[in-house]
Amino acid sequence: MTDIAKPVRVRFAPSPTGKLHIGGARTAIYNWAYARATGGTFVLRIEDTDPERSTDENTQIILRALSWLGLDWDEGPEVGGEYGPYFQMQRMDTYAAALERLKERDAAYPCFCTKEELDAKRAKAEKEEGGYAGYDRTCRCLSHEEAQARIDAGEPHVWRIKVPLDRGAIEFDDAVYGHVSFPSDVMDDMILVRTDGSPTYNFAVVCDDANMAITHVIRGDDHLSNTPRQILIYEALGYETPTFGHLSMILGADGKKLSKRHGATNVEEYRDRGYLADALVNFLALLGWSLDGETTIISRDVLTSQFGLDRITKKDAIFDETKLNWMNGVYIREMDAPTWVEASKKWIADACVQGANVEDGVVVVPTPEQGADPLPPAITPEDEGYAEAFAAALADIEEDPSFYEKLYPLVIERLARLDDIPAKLAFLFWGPNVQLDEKSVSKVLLKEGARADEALRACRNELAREDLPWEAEALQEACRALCEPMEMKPKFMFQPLRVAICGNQVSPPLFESIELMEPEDVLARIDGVLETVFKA
RNA sequence: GGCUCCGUCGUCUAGCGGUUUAGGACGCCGCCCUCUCAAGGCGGAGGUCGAGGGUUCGAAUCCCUUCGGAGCUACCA
Repeated sequence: MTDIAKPVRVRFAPSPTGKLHIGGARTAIYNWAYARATGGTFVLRIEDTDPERSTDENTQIILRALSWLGLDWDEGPEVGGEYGPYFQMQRMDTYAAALERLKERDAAYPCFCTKEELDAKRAKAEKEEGGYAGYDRTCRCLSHEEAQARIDAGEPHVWRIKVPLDRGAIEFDDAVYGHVSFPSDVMDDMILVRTDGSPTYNFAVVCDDANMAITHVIRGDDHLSNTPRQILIYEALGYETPTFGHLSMILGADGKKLSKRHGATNVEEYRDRGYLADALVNFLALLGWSLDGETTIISRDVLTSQFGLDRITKKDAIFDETKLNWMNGVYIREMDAPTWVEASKKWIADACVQGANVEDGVVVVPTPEQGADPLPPAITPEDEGYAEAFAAALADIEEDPSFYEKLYPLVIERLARLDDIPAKLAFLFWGPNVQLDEKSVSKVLLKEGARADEALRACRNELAREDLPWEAEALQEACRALCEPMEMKPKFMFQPLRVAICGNQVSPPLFESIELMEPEDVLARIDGVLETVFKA
């Protein structure tokens, strides 16, 4: 059943009719991981035979997405290989040759039935006979002479496979589903070559997989029903069939097939929303496959050495973003400071730009009831001037990342996604201004009996001391020392300070944040709050 | 309609006839830690294994039926 001797050759064959979908990404990961785990070859082939929907742009997007995921292919676009070309449109001669081979073997025949005739027959059968059983083989009965004469006369025709009449049930052992059997009487003489001479999907796939010596066809479950058809084509061609392995579908949260309705469905969107490739690969690998049922964090090394077809589930899986968010956080926390800055620079730059544009002094921000974004951006990518400011900030980060590495301990344990960064760090760049979250003002600063103004004044005095080292621990000790004499719990001392400086009752560690800011800015913010909120 | 496949906590899964009072992870709840939020530690709730029949001393695990879901049924891929 399994060829131990034959080196594994697997392929991922997307059609560039769209971007790289989450489901496609998982298929690619499984093929890639299987190739790596077995020491085999991972082939990438672009199935661009649908001229209506295929675009070069989509091809580029798919290649870029695969590269971003870190799924390197051994043969395919950009890297070449001895079984090329790897674009179906460039393999037309091979399909023509395959058709010749079929003719020689008397395994295919021309069909002159028009699309209209077929549609009519199908409609009639569905209405009157309770179901269409497939093409009725009208043209299969034509003599060779008559068929040839009509071809010579220029009559339009397609080429159909001549399914052996005595072919029994079509059975195969799927690497995932196990033994599968299809009755042969439901297999009609499907079209292999269209009127315009182009190959149909099933024909092209078989030709390519055979010609590229693919040993294991690992693909989506939506092809399970195509497999018996393709087996028939392999047999007609006289080629050995590969091992098939079908992957269950990935569904949206509502249990329906994943689509745009469910939000992000292509991998570039995940990259742009601050997900890490390692996390996405890990998560997707586990959507339908398990290492041992216990392990959830699986490194690439483990994946590419331990992955196997035997632990793939048959059950459809629902794509649950909350678990991906957790896993992404795990991977973010594994990064060291320089790596984090490098991976996060575009979001850090965004935080800088947003922060730098708060210039109105103390502002009380109206908070939506849900308390959504605590810090609405003062400037968005759509606004004028954003692009220039962003580019400048990015250049600054790249030129000297050392300052930005200091932001790392502030947020590294608080990020589920990299795009959470602007909301968490923009306040550091507000200069002397502070944008106050209304809810925080009412719950902390104006809370009954909180003595927030007292706390602010006391802390301000401490922070203004010339002899105080501007360093987190010293700052904290100075403010903490105020608690006892004032008979105030640290929480009541620090929370008002946090709101006054960070604008929100939730923020990164307070004194570590203050340390990174200019002393005069910090004092200015406190003064601003005292004046505005407490009308002092 | 026909053909094929699937069905274990809300979600991802382990389980392959007895070691299972069905294990782990996410999420949720509580406690601890604590300057907030996280992170971390500890604990908890949550599954009559889609349902109904068998087989067996014993079934989530084997058989049958049934219900639900998905895919295919194109000169799309």
